[in-house]
Amino acid sequence: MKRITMKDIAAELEVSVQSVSQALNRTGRLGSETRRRILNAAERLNYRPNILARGLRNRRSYLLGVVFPFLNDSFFSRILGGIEDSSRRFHYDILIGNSFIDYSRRSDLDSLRKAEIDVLERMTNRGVDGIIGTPNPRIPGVYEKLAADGAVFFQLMKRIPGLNAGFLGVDNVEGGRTAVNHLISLGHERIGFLQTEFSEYEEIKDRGTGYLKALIARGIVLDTDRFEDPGDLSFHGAGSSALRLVKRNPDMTALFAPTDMAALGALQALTEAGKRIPEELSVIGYDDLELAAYQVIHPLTTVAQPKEELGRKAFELLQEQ
Amino acid sequence: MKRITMKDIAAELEVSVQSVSQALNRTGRLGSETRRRILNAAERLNYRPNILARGLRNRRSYLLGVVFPFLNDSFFSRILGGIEDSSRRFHYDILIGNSFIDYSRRSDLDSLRKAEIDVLERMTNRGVDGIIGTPNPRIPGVYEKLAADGAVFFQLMKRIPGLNAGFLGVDNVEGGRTAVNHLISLGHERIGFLQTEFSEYEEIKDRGTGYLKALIARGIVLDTDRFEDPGDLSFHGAGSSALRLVKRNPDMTALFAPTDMAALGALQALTEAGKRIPEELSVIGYDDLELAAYQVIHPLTTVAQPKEELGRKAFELLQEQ
DNA sequence: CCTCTTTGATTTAACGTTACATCAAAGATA
DNA sequence: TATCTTTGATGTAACGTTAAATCAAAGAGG
Repeated sequence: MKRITMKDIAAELEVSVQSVSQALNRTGRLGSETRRRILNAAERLNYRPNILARGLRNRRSYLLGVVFPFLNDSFFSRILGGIEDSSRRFHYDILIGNSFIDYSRRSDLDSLRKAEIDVLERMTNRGVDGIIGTPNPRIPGVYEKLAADGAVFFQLMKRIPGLNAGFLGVDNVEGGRTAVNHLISLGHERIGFLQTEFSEYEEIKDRGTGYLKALIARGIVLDTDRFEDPGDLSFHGAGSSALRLVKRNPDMTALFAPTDMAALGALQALTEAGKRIPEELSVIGYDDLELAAYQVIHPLTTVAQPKEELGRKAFELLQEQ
Repeated sequence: MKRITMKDIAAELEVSVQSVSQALNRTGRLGSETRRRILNAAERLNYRPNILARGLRNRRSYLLGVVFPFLNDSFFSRILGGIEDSSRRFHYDILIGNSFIDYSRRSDLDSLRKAEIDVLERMTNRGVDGIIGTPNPRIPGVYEKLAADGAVFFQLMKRIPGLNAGFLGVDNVEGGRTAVNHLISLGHERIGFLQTEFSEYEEIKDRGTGYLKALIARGIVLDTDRFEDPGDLSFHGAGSSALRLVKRNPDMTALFAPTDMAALGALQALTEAGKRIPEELSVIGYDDLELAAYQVIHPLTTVAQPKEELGRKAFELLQEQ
C-alpha cells in the first residue's frame, strides 16, 4: 500500500498541493471551509508527513545526534533515557551513535579517531540539528569541524579543552570530597583510595583530588602516598589493589573506591581474605553501576550521579545554543 | 560556512550535476579523466552527500528504527549495542525510540498504546526501512499497520501472537530448565521457585515451566505448589517471597530466582535472616542485570543471555525480510 | 462606477539527489 | 560514403514539501 502524500489529498479534493500544505501547517490564509475539508481528507486517508522531504526543504531536520563511547552500558543508557525524555517533548528524534572510546585499554588512537569521525559524519550527513556527545579528549581536532557541517555540538561528561561548545558534567572533585567527608563524619581518619594507573582517567584523578581536599579541610594528617594504590580499576584489578592497601596499612578503617566496579571488586577480594565489612573496614563506591542502588549484602554506600537529569539538562542547554 | 553540494562541484569544474553524481556513485559511463577531476574536487572541497535528499529520491532511507520499552536499562542497551554493531557494517543508522512499556505496573493501557503508536509513527514518517522492537503483547493492533507504512517490522524478545513479522527471542522454557538442571546436577532436589504474581510476565511463567519440566525429566517428586511463591519480583518483593518459602519449606536446599534482581533481593533477605549461602541454600538467578557477571560476594550463579549477539542476529534477520 | 484593499486560492521554484532519456561526436561496419 | 554502434557527457523530471510570488474575485471607500 502506497503512502499518502499531499499530492494525493490535493487530487482527491481538487485543490492545489499548496493549499493542503497550508491547511496542515496553519500557515497562509485559507478559507475555514477548505481547511476543514482538507483536514478531514488527511485524517480519512491516513496522511503522514514525509519528514525527509520537509527537512530537505526547511534545512532543519529535527534530528538530534547522540554519540556515546558505549551503548551497552547502563550509565550512558540512562543518560540517553533522559535525553530522549526531553527531546521528545520538542519533537526531536534521536540518532544514536557509538564512538567506541575504549578507556580501559590503550587502543590504536588512529582507528579510534577514524571511528569517531565516521559517526559524526554519518550524523551531519543526515542533517542533524545538533549533537550531544561525550568526546574523547585524547583525539583532538575531531569536533572542531562540526560547526562547519552546520551542527551544534554539546559536550557531556567529558570536555575538550579550548573547544567552543557547551559542556555539562559532574564535578568529580566535589563528588570525591562528598564521599570522603561522609567517611570522616562516620569517624574514619585512616582512609584509603584506589587510584588509577591510567593518566587519561580524569574523572578518577578528580575524585582523588576531592579525597585529598576533604582530608585537608578536616585537618587530617595522613601519608596519602601510602594510602593510595594506582592500578587498573577493573573488578579484579581493584581487588588486588585493595588487598595490597590493607596489607600495607593494617590500621586503615575505610576505603574509597572511585567507581562501583572497583568497590565491588574490593568488597569481593576483601571478604574472601576474611575482612569483615563494614565492621572492620568501610567501603564507599562511586555511582556508575545500577546495582549500587541495591546495596548488595554489604551496605555499599555510593555517591549518586543524577543520570536521567544530566541527559535532560544537556538537551535543554543544547537547545539554547 | 555553507555545505558543499554536487551543484557546487559541478559549477567549479563546469560540468553537469549529473556527471558529478555519476562520478561519485560510479554509475553510468563517464570518462576516467572527468571522473578523476570530479573525485578530486569533491575531496578538495570536502563534499558530503545529503542523505535526506538521497533518501527522498531513492525512497530508501538506510535508517533503522529501534524501539525498546526502556532506554535506561542495561539489558536493552546491550542489545542495542549489538544492533549498532551489525547495522553500521551495512551503512545503516539507528533511530532510537522508547515505548515506555511499563511491565511492572498496571498502567493505563490507552496512554501506553498512544505512546507506542507515536514512536512508530515518528519513525515511519522519517522513512525508516525497518524497525526492530520489543512490542507490548497487551496492546494489539499497533504493529499491524506498520507494513502499510512501508516499514518491515522485526520482533525481539516479545512477540505478538498472529503478527506476520519475524521474531527472535530466547527460549525461556529452555533457560529455566537449564538453571534447574544445574541445581539438580549439584545434588539438589528440594528446589524452590520464585513465581510472579503478574500474568503478563510470560518470560517468568516460561522459566517456571522449564523448572517443572526439569524436575519431571529427572523423576523428582515434589509438591511444587508448596515450593512456589507468587509475588512481585522486585528487590524487596523477592526478598519477602524467599523468606516465606524458606519458612514454609525448611528442607529446601536450593532456590531458582527467575531474574537477577529477584536473586539479589532473595540473597539479601536470606543473608539478613541468618541463612548461610550457598552452604545452607543455593540461589540461582537469571541473567538480566550486568552485575550478575561479577558474582558479588556470594557466588550468584546465573543463566546467561547473549545480549549483543541477540541484537546482531536481529538485524541480520530483519535484513533478509 | 472606478480604484484600493482584503481574502482565498494557485503557480512557481527550490531544497539535493538520481533514474532515465537524450544527444553529439567518434569509431566501427558495410 | 552512408549507417550503426559505442562513448562520454548533458538535460529533464521526479522524490514530497513549503516559502514566496502571483492572481482572481469579492468587498470597501471615494
